[in-house]
Amino acid sequence: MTWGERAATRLDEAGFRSGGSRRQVIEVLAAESCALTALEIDRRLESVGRATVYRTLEQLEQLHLVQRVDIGGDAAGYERLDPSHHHHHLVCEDCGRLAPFASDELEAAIEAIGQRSDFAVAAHDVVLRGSCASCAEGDA
Amino acid sequence: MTWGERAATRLDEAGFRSGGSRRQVIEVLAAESCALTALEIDRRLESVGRATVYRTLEQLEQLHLVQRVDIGGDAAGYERLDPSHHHHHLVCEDCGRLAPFASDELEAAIEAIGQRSDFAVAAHDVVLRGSCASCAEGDA
DNA sequence: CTGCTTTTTGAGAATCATTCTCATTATCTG
DNA sequence: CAGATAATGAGAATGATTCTCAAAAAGCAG
Repeated sequence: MTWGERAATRLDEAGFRSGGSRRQVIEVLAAESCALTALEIDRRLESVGRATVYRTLEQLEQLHLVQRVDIGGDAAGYERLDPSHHHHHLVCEDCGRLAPFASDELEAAIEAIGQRSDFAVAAHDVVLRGSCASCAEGDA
Repeated sequence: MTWGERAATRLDEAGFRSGGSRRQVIEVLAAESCALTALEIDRRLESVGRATVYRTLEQLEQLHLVQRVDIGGDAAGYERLDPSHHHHHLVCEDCGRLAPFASDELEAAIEAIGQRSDFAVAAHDVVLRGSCASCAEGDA
């Protein structure tokens, strides 16, 4: 089952009606594997209102179908939460470039922390910041 | 050497002049061990302008004396970057409560990722989201 | 200490992302 | 199809952050 299908199913189960605008937002997220800004999504969807984009992202986030990630800049990034594509981000502080990575070791450590805390951990977010290869070269 | 002293030294080395407003912002950050919002700092410093607070936070962030953390809400959090108090955060998605934690296992995993990437990793940020004990109780 | 140059600062305007309002339109149910 | 209710879009409202610019302070040379 693809992420898009799962999203549709979950929304249905949660009692949402199926509107065309929400579907379009989901399609954009489904097509992109890494983080997108709410306004980027809005710009790609000429006929969909900004409010709807934000609303949909909020709904998807609450259903844990989408995750909000802070990628340094001014706007928040959103990306689909897909168990089979779970990853985190390296952000270049100079050029803003974004690179995904995954690590079982890291996931295990996070799992362990969740266990021994008194929080019911539902999601996590890891961001490493630094200079990417090309920016490090040109550095002073 | 305390964090406040180190911050003063680094700023001096970086060629900044010593103004009273910047010092006050540093004092607030030095006194707080966890994340503060720019506006919270501004509110505590009656005589310091908003612009100065933001400017100072930006300068401190670039010198890696302060770290910006995304604690879910609308505003960004800032906290001092102190090797001897290194920690990350658990955020309650219901009430917004913030709890710090630390894990050597986690740090080791992050270190390893940095090694094998082509980024020069300068900082990292881990946020776990979920429900805190008291919110989980009252859940539907 | 005095004058000069450069940085720091504060007040308020400007910007930009995000949220809200509300009238309109679309869905679902029977 | 009709009624009830959710989804949507346009634009206003909000709130955080950034910008502008003139006044005040800091560092420095004489």
